[in-house]
Amino acid sequence: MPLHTGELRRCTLGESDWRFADGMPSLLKTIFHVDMDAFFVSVEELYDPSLKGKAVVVGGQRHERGVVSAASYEARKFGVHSAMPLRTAAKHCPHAIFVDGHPERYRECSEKVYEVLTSFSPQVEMASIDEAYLDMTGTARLHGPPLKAAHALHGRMKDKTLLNCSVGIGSSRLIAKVSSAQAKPNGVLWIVPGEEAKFLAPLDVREIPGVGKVMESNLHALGISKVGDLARLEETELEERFGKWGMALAGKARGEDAGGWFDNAVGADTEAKSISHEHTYNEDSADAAQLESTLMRLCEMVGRRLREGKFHARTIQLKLRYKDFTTITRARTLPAPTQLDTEIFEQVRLLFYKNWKQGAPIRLLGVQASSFATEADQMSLLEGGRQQRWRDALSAADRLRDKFGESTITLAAGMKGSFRERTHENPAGLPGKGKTRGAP
DNA sequence: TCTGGGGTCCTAGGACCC
DNA sequence: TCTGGGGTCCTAGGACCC
Repeated sequence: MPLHTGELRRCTLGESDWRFADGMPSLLKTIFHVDMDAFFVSVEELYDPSLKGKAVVVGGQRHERGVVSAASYEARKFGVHSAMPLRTAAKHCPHAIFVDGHPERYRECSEKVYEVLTSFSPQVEMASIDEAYLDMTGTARLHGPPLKAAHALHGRMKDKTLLNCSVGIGSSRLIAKVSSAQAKPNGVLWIVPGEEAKFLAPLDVREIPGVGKVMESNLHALGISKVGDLARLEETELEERFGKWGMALAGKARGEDAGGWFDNAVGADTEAKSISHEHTYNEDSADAAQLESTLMRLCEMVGRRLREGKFHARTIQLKLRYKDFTTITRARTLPAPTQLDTEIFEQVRLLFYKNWKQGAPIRLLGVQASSFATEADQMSLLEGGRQQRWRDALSAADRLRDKFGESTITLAAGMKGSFRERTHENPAGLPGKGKTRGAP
């Protein structure tokens, strides 16, 4: 029964490795999913070892608007989990230590993680700041059978980064991902080829990536709560009920990378499709001057990243969230793509005044750029001298910001109120823990 | 429970064109 | 001046992920 051969502390090598004795099956597709344990918390512990072993919540202070980015295992015992409002976390676990997030620290550690991973396989894909897929197919000669390779990786990770990770091994990304979750914390788990369905069957449908709250309750309504129930259902019925998604779901219940991103080859890098920034006020605001200056700042951040990535965006989107949490987005597509703060702001300002219920207190503002044109598309467009001068001025400003920090330079329109915002509200922007496609 | 920030993908409807 | 169908682009919203 070589199913749970994996967990680090009670793993015995060999007993499940018999399949590789003759060298044949090394051609079987072998995917590793490496997931760092309580990543943000562990990184904070490196900087402040006194946090070790305590209930720690990363994401902001106990009274702040915001949610938990990461919780230590100690805090999780009290029901604290990521995405939980900070204030709720404080109620569940009053003795927890609340820590602000430090995106730069996480990025830096993530780069070290990436280095360790690339020393094991050339095909590494960072799926987010703290997890990655490795294609380990055909590496048996170099690294030995999967479990041995995984343990070596786990050890080197600890050596080089001082961080714990968990490794899931399977014949598909899906299986690897689900198995790393089961291996946590600090474990290794290999799902032997052929055992996929058996492994998945007893798990909650919620364990399948892509099944969230809504899909879960839809499935519950049909009397389906375990992956095994799902696998027994007719594929056609799933398709009727849930469309294209249902088809994929049927495949996933069998452990296949059915459709969508999961189907891509590991390491096939994907270009960014949108860039956005948003800000939630600690207290709702209906002050037009303050709102406008926030928008200006957001436009500057978006513009800056467009220039950094050499993107030109055609579609600009504004996001408004009112006090009661109702949220609208309003977009406009330009005739010609841009990467200029001023042009972005012009659109955003128009959209804002056209759609803001004047005087209504606002909780969140956001600016997004999408529909990217390539540099080549851009070259073919005639470039006026005016645009060129703006471009020069902005890249000079970008360089200054690099040197002296984000707050040194602001376009005139963004000045008023922005000082106040930066000191009092300090957007403690929690790190992009989202899909940072393409490795560091 | 009083709900962040940064992303991706999907759906659905309307405009417009052939 | 009644009317089919397909393709593409755009917009808005929502589910989901970390």
